[in-house]
Amino acid sequence: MSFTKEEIIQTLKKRGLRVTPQRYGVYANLLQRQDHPSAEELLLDLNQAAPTSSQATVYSSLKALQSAGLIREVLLEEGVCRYDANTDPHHHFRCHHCGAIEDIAWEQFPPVDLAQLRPGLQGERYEVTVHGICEKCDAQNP
Amino acid sequence: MSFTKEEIIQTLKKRGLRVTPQRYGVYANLLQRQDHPSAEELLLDLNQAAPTSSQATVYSSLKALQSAGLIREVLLEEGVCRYDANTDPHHHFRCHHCGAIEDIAWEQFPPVDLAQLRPGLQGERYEVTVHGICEKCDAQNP
DNA sequence: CTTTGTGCAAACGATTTGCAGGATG
DNA sequence: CATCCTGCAAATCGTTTGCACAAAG
Repeated sequence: MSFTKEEIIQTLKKRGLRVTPQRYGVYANLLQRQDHPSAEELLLDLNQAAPTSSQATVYSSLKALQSAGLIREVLLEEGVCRYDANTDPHHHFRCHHCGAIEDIAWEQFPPVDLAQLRPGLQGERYEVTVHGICEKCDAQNP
Repeated sequence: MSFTKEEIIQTLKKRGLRVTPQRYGVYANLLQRQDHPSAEELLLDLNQAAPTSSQATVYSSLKALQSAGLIREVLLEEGVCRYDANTDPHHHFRCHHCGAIEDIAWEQFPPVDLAQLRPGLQGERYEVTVHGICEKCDAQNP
């Protein structure tokens, strides 16, 4: 799951995106993270050492990367939109105590037959969302 | 799926909620709807004939009903939170064209074994979200 | 050099909050 | 009659937008 600077740049170009330091930063950051940061968390991380990107630019980079199919939104809690550079199908686990999100391998769960839906509905993709407690919060629990 | 006025009132009281016209209205409305309205859609519907409830009250009623376990949030799209008076476990289908949401019976899909999660994660509940096209949008499609 | 991206600040839509008056149990 | 709810308007949060300048190809 490690990418060279050059690989990332080529990926961006291949999708027709101009390569700017900010856009590169957003995508590279997302690629090397295993959590699913919100736009604000990303912004904080990117500007941690030195300011590299403005709020508006992070949002627009995320939109550009998303319409290019390089990242996707993850909706697991109210109010915030999180982002995921893993575009392969997979499921999600969310700790309802600390909010941590973790990927679950696609093969982990039995496949769902979308042809079983009631006539009229055409299912195209699906995902399983598991809600529970992660080890960290489980340990702290009263 | 039909409830008498008295039943609804008793349910509210049983959960320790005071019965006010506004709160009753929100819950009764949700119970008789099959879609999953947002707070704003609910507000519009409630005030359609005559003004019965303010924006702030609808939001606070929803919060009260939710913490009483009578309704639940449904998160399927960015930006809005929808509400569901069906608290039994079930899955969701969402048409990515018109945004319509429909319940899918729990038995429709093979059960997921939450014990299979990686050690450390304690799954408590899960649901399947299917994205696709509904019949109405399928017919209109080019 | 043409097109697209950036940064700022103001605008926005959904939800929340503070508070005074009103209704519930 | 003590407690909790309602309505209003202002406040807040995440996200979007308009626009002048800067950078990418």
